Amino acid sequence: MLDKTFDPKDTEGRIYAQWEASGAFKSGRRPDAEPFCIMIPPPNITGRLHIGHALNNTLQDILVRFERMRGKDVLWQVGTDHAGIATQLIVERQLAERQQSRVALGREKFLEAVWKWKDESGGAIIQQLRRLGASADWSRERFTMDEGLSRAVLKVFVELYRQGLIYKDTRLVNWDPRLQTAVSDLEVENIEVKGHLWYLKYPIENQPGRFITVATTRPETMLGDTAVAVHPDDERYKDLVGKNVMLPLAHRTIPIVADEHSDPEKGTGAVKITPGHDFNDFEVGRRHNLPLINILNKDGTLNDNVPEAYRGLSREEARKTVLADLEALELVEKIEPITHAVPHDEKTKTVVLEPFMTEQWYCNVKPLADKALKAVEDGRTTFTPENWANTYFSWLRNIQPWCISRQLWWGHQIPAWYDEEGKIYVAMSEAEAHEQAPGKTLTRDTDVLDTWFSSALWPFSTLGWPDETKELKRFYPTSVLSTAFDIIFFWVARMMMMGLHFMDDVPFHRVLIHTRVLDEQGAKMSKTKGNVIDPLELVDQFGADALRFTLASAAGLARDMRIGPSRVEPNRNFATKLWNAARFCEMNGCATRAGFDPATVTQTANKWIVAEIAQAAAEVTANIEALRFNEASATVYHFVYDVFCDWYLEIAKPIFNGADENAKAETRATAAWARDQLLKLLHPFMPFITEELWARTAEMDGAAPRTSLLIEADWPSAAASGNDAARAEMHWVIDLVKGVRSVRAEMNVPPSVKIALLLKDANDATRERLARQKEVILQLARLSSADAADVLPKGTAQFVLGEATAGLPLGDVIDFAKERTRLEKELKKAHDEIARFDAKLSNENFVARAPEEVLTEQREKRAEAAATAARLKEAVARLAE
RNA sequence: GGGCGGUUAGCUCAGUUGGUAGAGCAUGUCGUUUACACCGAUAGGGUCGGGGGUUCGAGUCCCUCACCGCCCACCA
Repeated sequence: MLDKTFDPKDTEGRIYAQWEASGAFKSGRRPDAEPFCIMIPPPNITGRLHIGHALNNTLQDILVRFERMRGKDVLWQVGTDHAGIATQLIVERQLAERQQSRVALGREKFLEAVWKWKDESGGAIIQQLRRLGASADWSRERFTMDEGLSRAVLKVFVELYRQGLIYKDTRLVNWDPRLQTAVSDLEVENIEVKGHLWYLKYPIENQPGRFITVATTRPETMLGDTAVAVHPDDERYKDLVGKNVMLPLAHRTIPIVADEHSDPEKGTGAVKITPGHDFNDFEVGRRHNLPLINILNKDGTLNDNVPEAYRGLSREEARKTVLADLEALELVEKIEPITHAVPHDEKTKTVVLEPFMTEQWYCNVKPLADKALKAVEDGRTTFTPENWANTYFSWLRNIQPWCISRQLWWGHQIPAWYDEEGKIYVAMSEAEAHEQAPGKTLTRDTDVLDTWFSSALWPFSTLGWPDETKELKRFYPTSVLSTAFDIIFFWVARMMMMGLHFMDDVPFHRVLIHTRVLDEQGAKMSKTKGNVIDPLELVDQFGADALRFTLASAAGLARDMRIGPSRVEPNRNFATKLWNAARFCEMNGCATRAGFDPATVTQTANKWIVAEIAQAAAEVTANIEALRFNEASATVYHFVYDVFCDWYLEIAKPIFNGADENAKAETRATAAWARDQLLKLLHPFMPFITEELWARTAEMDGAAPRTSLLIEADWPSAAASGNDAARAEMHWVIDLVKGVRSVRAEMNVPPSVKIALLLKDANDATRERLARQKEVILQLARLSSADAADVLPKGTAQFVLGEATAGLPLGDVIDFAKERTRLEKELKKAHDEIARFDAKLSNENFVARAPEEVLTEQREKRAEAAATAARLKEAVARLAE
């Protein structure tokens, strides 16, 4: 006998172990089946499971379990990311606690320490995923720095280098002075801060008493100024162009140049140019051949290119000192308080980044981006929701060279060697580099690659590339990629580029961009705010199933979701409801009957539930396929409560109590069958409780205990059961019961009694009332007079009253109105299409340039559209009869 | 500056090709009958942000305004 409630704590661990032991998660077990593959976004080894992971992995697991039950050969590829900066920071911090440092330790020892840390505590998140029920193929777990993936990274780097797409360049990068490494544009977080705009007066050379005023938010950079720019059309400064100013403090003479970059509307219209420390100024400097002065050391202090008084000062100190000195010279005209965005590091958001002149490795991603754009434009990869394709497009269309080198130690070391003259040799190994440079002494580049470089290869490197493994052949391109919007640039776009370049095909057919998870008040979760919700606490409190179901049902396409205990609790209650429905079945001896054929049932209620199951299966299937998880879960939820519990089981009560033994036996078998189908439909969402019920109901049924696991069961068929008449009849009864308001007093009883009233035991008075209600409802369906206007949906009245439809049943008339509108819409679409093709074909430019086959194709399409239009027109006419 | 999203019941949100507005929670009332108080029945509560348009019919499509949020860019 089942307990009154399900206890997740006691069962989840046991069931998960059973699944793992059974090998159910393993891919490749159905060589003849259609493959289905999802690549997990590899969590950082430094990570702990947060609610966003919980959401993303729940959605992936739903898909994976669903497709597995549908019979596909499923691979959910897992693994972790080495997370260069984050990991290096953690280990450095640990070293600091023991009074050690990375630099003192040296590269080799430090890396040993990192690997040690990784082995000891780097896999926590993978264990946490198991608690959610994630059914990934753990036997294939990979790590971005394991041997195989590292080989893929080397190969990609070497090939891109040989194709001229990877190169070294000296230009401004975003520099993190604390970590002393370059970071890519994407890793810059612009934060609005309160600051000041200082107006500095620069004296004009040979014109004592005359100044040109420039405005700046970073006065300390004036020490690196090499020009002042004004707009060529700016009348105020026209006579100054070509003259020089005396740069204060630095005691240098710098020119005044005319450049479009200068905006007369902004500041004073004159702008100081610091090519060494500003991206725009760098361009201006290039245009005017200005010298570039780097005034910073790698740690952000001022270097020897500034006057002695400022050398060694931090940026903050330098700003104060420079301003004080300028004040003393009365060269500060005014100070305005402003709020402006300042670039910060994305990890801690505490370090101000500096544009800094260094030599770095770059990847020219432009040619790769073009292919990635085309693949989405062509629909070879689609986004859900579609809007995100725009985000993807806009970034790729304006893509900049990707700075791929990082001055860190933890990561894939760049496979480039230098000889004494500094000549570069890029090779798969040191030995190979030596072959290229016989007899030379080679030293390896000390930099490592951006972490996202290896992530970009994930969809094929995890499958064994560059080897041509059977997994690569079978599972690439993968089916669905699920992720949050914030890594479309970092990851999705780069996987597209690398996949298309090296595999000559998209890495995945569909991209699911899910919403973000907020706390119960709708605030973004953050450690500093202390409102972070630990998904595992919710699992402890309500069970993994309840959390999963909550996440799935909140996974709409647009709005951010809010999650917290008050949202999860109702779904724990839902699990209990399901549990008790099964308990009810048990109490009434509903046993799964071997060979039960739902098509053979005879009782109206049983025929009805068979039809409803098919309907629910169809809806759940369609919704999961369309990645509408909220709809899919709502369908099952509604089915369990409103169809199965409230009506079917209630209707079953009088049958179980009655004397008709045949009906009883059939209903027991049907109830057990329906319950089993329900468990299957719900399994992707709530795997634990359904698996447990699957096992427990087999036990209690006594006959032929099930040996199979639910996870391996077949997905319910959505095929129509042919019981539509029974379905309609039951709907009629249900609507009637719901609709009988006038007998509310008598009807304020459970559905079982209502049904009994309707079907059997009603007293005469009630029967009479019910009969009257029935009559009213039946009459409604025959309305054809002016009364219709009051009762009918607005607008349909016209059709009802029109001569063509007079006297026809209401339902038919509404159907007619719907059908006509649909056809007219389609007709309009067809006409629009014709117009489009006509416009195109009459465009001289197009006709002149397009090759003949394109023209033919357009003409054919035009003819097709015209044919469709004609067909629709005829359909409309036919309908009117 | 460019783009995207949101605005629906007291609260949090669904609402897939336009067809008589839904759920959970909260609230009121009644109830404990073969599962379920982590329960059941039932009720109240919405001019779907404002305005305009298309349509027989608009939460849904178009235009416009307002407010909120996010992304990108700029940031003298």
